[in-house]
Amino acid sequence: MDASQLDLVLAAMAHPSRRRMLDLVSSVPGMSVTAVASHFDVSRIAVMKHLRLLETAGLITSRKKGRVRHLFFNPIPIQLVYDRWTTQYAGFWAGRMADLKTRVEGRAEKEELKSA
Amino acid sequence: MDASQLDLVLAAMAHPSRRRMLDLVSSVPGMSVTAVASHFDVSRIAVMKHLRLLETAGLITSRKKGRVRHLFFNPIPIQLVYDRWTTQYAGFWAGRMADLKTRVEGRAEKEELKSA
DNA sequence: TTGATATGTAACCGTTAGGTTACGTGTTGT
DNA sequence: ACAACACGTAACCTAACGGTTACATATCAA
Repeated sequence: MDASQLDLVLAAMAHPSRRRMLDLVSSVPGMSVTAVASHFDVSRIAVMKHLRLLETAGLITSRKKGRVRHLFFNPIPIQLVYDRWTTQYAGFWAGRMADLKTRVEGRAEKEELKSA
Repeated sequence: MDASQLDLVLAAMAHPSRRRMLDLVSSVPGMSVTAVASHFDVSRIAVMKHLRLLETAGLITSRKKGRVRHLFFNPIPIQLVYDRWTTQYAGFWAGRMADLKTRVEGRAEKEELKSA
């Protein structure tokens, strides 16, 4: 996944309505656009635009059957984002954990000395 | 972390320049605003705005010492996002993994039968 | 066949994101 | 003292976001 794809995925997730839509579609695979729209206060057109963004980001796929577009959740981009973050900040996590551990242990030692 | 905080963090991460800024600040703790800006083509003002967003999202903190603002990376929000996503989609991951495992195992069995 | 249904397109509108330049304020080094 | 420096604020611009209404198209069901 390149940077621009990462942008798309993160931007798509950065909207509460779109996260709710992901929840809906992942819990009811094959859900229609209208069915999704029925859970929101905004117009169906607005919902369609959100869904288009989600599909562009690769977070949902869709197949049209007759007059109904069936929606499916695709978790792969999220997993890729996870991998990226964890590897990118792995060193920092480790370092920070180590620092924290050291400090906590240091304080614990002081406390022990004080009480001794 | 509430939904609006999640919005802030995801939106802040959804820009390649801001991700690069996080990389910079995490690799050089205490870095100044000007030092960060020197790594980008856009104006210092634009960089300041990005940094303000990052700070609002809680991804960086800053302390001013004299005329210099020192920046520090804060990984906590990222961990919270991570936790939220993993728990929210945990069931789905498990199900999908199981599906994949079943299919892979099914194909493996077929392959074994074929070669047998 | 024909009316209801599901989706899609087009045009528009207000707000915000992301950028600029100009200028102001406080701090530091010589 | 004062020039250079680091940061901050203000005003402005353009494009994209998120929403609307109106209309068009295609499919299903009675």
